[in-house]
Amino acid sequence: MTAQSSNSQPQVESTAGEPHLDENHVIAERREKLRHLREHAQSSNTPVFPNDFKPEHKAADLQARYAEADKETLDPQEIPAVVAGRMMLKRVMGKASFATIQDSTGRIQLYIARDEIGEALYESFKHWDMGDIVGARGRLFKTRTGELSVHVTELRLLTKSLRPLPEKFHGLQDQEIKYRQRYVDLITSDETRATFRARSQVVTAIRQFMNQNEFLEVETPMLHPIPGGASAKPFITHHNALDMQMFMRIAPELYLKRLIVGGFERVFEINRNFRNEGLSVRHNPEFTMMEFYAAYTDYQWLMDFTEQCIRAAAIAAKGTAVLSYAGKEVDLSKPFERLTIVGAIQKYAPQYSLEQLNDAEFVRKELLKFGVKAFDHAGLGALQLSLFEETAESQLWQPTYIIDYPVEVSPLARASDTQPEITERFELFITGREIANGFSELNDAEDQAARFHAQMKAKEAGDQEAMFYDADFIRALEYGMPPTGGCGIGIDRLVMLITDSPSIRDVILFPHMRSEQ
RNA sequence: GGGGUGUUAGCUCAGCUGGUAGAGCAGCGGACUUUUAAUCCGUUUGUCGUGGGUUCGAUCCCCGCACACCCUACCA
Repeated sequence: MTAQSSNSQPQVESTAGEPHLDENHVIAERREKLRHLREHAQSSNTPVFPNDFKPEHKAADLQARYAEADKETLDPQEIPAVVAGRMMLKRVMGKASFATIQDSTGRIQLYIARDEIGEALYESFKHWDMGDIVGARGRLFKTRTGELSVHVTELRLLTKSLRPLPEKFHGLQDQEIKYRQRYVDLITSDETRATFRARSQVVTAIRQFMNQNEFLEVETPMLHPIPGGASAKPFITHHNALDMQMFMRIAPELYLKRLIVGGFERVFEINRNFRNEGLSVRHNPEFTMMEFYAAYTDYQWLMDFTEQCIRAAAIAAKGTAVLSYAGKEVDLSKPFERLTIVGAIQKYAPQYSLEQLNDAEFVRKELLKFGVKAFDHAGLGALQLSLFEETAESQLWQPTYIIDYPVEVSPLARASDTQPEITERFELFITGREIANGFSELNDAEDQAARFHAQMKAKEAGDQEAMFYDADFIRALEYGMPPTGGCGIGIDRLVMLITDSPSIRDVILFPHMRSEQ
């Protein structure tokens, strides 16, 4: 969109010297058609890619209003319709044709009679291709078989498509192309479009829920001088002008808590985090988190609140909080179960006695059976957590809060007032996957400084994901942060659950892929 | 990172433990004024992912590589 655009016809040589990814004879044929269109446009001084046709109706609206009407009552009314969209189906006969166009809302059929639009245009239309963008003006009617259609009186080719669409019946089957060329997937798959609409509805519902509860939406840095707020490997980058190393954020937590110090009391952020780790059906290097912090609340309040938020999101996108995932029911409508780490092991791996679970050496040996070698510095709580992950986590199909995480793996969480070795922290699991993580925040600056020091020791001992010491964050806490609850919800995973998607790539428009070739 | 499976026409897919490939759709030409994945007649199109090896001969057997998907590991 430069200032150069005008009414003059640009001189475009069809294919000369331009790099094309994958030319083939079908594309060559369409380029040839486009060349003819350019010639014709030039001689008639009209644009090849016109932008003066303005549709006035959407397919879905027309279907909703008139699809049920009788032919006898609808046809005589000659209701005008002006529509535009991509031609998805085309059935040409000698003197009349049908074409189905698709717009952002759905599909509608066009009836194109030679005697109505003229012989020259009809001949031209015969050579238009599936995938071309067309505009049509006409009157609504019902065909013999009762399909709502537009009897076309004016037909325009608005955009010539050079690449063929996938086979019209089977659609796009190649998973790789669905991810790499999402635009093709969106053109051809109702299901894909529905998934991303649902994603948008989920995010909108969450935002509304937060606003209704008087949270302030904020944006904090994505480029961090010190990566913090989570245990993860960061992407490292470099700022040239400042000549300094920077890190893509792994979590917004420490900045959001600075805002609580600043007095906002209720803040949230929906944005991307970046973690330099492996890919899987549950992991993309950049993923979306909603983190929120509320002063004068604790983890018990957070669990109630998070539950309501997720329920509201499901209802907004699906109309119900009783979902189906991978063929099994997931019920978000009832209160979520709450279990301690040890309680969950006892429930899902009852072969262990409480005595065994409280024996650090036993648990450490047991973990070896699962191929897990715990750090030497790991305490009982961390060992129990590892055993939980090996035995119970994947079985938490219905929504379950796991509570009371050990202090040593929760360096930002407030310790229990009665049991100093555990924190007021929870993680939410649904369909065996972690969906959310929250806790009463640690607001004792000196304790936080000590926890950071312990993390630095762990880092020196070989724990690559241990946290860095963030001196400014400590300084902020030293001004005093009110008692606060904070939680992060993995939006991608929540959308996977709500849209019944097996892979995180199905809910990210442009998932990370290796370079082509 | 480790393991498994896959890659054949533009698309969707066949292809017999080895003899250099087929169908449907799309395209092109023709017929057809109410079709529904329109139909009917004719017809074009392939470095069989890529590089080696075995063989008289490889889409097919063996090895490497690329990419994808699934499982697994780290994590959310």
